[in-house]
Amino acid sequence: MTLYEKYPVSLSNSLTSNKEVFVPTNPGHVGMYVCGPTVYNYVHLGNVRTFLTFDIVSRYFRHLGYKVRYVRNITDVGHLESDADEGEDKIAKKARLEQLEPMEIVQTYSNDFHEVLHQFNMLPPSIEPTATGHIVEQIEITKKLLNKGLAYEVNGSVYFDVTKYNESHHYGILSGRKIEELMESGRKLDSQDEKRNKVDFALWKKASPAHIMRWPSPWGEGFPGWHIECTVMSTKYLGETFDIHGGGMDLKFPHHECEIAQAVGANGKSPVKYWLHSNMLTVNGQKMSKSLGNSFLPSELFAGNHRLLERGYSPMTVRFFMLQSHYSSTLDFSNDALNAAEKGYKKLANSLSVVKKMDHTSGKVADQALAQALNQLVQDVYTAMSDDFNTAKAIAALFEMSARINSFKAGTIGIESVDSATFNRFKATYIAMMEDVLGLTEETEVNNNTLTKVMDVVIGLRKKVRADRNFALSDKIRDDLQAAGIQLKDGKDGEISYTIE
RNA sequence: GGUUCCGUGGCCGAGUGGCUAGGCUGAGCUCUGCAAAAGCUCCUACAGCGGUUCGAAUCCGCUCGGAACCUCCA
Repeated sequence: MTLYEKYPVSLSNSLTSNKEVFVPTNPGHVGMYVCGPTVYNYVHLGNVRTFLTFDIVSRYFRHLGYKVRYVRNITDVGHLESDADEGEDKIAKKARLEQLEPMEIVQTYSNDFHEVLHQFNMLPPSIEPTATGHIVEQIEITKKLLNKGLAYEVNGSVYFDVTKYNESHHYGILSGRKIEELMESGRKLDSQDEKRNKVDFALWKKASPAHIMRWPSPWGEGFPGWHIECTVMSTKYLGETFDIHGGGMDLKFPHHECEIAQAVGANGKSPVKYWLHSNMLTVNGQKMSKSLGNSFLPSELFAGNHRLLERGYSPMTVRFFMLQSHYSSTLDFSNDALNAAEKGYKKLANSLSVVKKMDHTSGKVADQALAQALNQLVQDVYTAMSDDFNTAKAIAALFEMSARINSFKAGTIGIESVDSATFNRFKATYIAMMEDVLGLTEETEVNNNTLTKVMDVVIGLRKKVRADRNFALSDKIRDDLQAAGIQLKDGKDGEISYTIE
């Protein structure tokens, strides 16, 4: 029996607003597409939360034994500044402002994006396609939609005809919108507009003479619309219907709604079985966003040099902080919450290093209640993760496991009083959940061989001093090391361990 | 204005009909030469009002408060 059979995953499907049991299209395989960044600026912490959500999803599916193909794109052209007809491409605009090649902009912010995600210990996707690498496919699907009468060309631009589409399908199926209401609210169509209806959106835009990103097409030189690249790249690598499509809540409308319309229009079938949306990171109850000016750059958070921060916090602290809430809830960002997260993370990380060094010893005292409790915790942590990736609940179980690990170490409860299978399963689960699934590794691990040896010498000397009951000197050694960021811990058994801040 | 979501103990944050979530803070105890770490114990909440029910934080209604989307955003 595989792990995924033992702990079947259920997830909140935005398309149906229900929690559903996950049934993959191809048994044993998961195909997941996540909307990546538009690389025209530095990635901020709110963005990070979304990618972290799907990092967990892909990690957990893999841990359960699925083969996962995780596709996350990079949008490097075609994202308009606004839906208005005169809308400008974000990357082209930034390139013009900074007097750089658009591809220099793309490279700079792609590099930043990768570096930041790596700092947070996120695993790379299986495929990371770019919009500019799929211009041909985008032109092809646009032609297909024109042929089907679901798009129209005006002055070298092509628009998706939402009204026409809505005659035979439901535009708004994902976001719960009605086309009549969309037609009434918001910006009015003015005489400058090429669009037939305000709800229509661009599949291909004619490049103005000043526009620097341009490709030839049957409609003249231009560039693709924003929504079409995701439709093309997701279906190219995952098929016309695939398992999971993820992204931030704010992409639900219009981006994901448009993706559905394009895919259904072109291929005649619903592209995605399960839509997953992660919620927003907030600051003082308000959404973190660039336009509101309340966003944090990860580098500012690590260094603590942001006006709203009292000090810096490590990547693992932040990762843990985010995982303590459920991805579908908003999460509020504050110094107090980060302080609490830092302590909590250290507690779990400490138990991780402890349990790794722990081995089962056989004995005769059988404690059925304890064995049952340990098995229950193992089950709790899986049940929590399989329940819509409830990392908060899983972490609660890990804290209880952590308490058991510390009790084993302290000798309050004896390892030998449970059977080795139970202990080993318990140990393996704690390590796997921490490292493989939640991606919470030990930050203070000493990778420096020389330092390790030096510490062994210092500890050896201090043991001697303590044995001689020269506590003034032994305290000085400990205090001085602490000032240098190394915390010594004198164990009950005379052994001395240390952690590095 | 339309659509949707939320309001949980000092703080953060799970939980959707009956069973102590968990973390942080605070108080006390144990262990330790003293610390640190760790263990144990205590602080038992669900915005307000009404309803359904044997039983509601959880379902329904109303009121108050907050947020998101309907322009660009993960």
